[in-house]
Amino acid sequence: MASLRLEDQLCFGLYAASRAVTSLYRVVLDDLDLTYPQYLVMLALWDKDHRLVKELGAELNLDSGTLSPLLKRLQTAGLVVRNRQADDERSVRVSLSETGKALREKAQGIPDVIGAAMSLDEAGVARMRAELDRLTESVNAYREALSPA
Amino acid sequence: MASLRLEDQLCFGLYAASRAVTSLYRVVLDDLDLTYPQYLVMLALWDKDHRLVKELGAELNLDSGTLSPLLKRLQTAGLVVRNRQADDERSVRVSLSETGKALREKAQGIPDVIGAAMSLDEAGVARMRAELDRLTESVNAYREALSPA
DNA sequence: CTCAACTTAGTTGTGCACAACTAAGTTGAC
DNA sequence: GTCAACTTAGTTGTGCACAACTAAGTTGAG
Repeated sequence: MASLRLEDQLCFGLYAASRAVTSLYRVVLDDLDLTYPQYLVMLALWDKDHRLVKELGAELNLDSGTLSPLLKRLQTAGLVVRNRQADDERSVRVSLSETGKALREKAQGIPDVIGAAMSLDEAGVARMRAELDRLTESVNAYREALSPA
Repeated sequence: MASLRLEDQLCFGLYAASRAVTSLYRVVLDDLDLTYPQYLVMLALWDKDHRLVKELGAELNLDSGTLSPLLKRLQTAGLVVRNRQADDERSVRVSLSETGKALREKAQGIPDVIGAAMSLDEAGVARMRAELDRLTESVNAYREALSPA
């Protein structure tokens, strides 16, 4: 029987680490006028432009309740544009504006800053990332078994 | 130079894992009518009752902007009571009600469910927790150096 | 062809997180 | 003893997350 003590629990470690990292991003992203979730959307678009809202949601595991207002703010900031698809009027395609594309240059140095802050070498990052992915997979599978979508 | 690709970044793995775990807690805690942050506060109080808001904030790394409304909701739910300290009227002591103490029984099984969902043995949990704590420590130190409190 | 089932994005409401601020109480240098 | 600096909670405003819902468009079984 596992204990109910806060300090024993992995979940709290995860929660604390996630907030610590987000809080570092807040400092680093201040210069780009982006929040951390907005930065994740920009990363996805810099990697592959012209995405449907649905595709962004699948990559980031976020639903339209989170993405719609976030994308609206990115559009207001002039970083992306949104267009209804002609061939399927339900879908909305999100594309980078020139400003949005240009912002990539300012972001180039960020991963190295974050890497330095974590004091992990490339192998350490890869190993931990793999463990976290396995954890996420396992937890999501368990949750879906408990409470089917 | 680290890449700007989403899939390479540890931070995204952390963010995804943290949300996956919270989402499992949402299912598990539904029965107790608690959110995950509320559960963390209850854990802290079950471990040691009669805490100042300040002490809870230090343990959970949360400020009064988060805790004050959360504690108000726990009080409305009848799980805790809050009292201004007589010897220092600035401080508020948070104590479990009988209902709040009793709720501990219903929570007994939760850590094992979460443990099972993570498919990690006790050693794996301890190791990962240690790595996450080191990461949090390192990232927080870096952030404070960048942007002093 | 029709329309019920489905898909996609968006809206609404709740509850964190957190920055910035306020209000009230305490303390210590002088 | 006084008051400026500090401490402690609480408030306000913004932006996620997410459940539940709506609106509009698409599709396919019949």
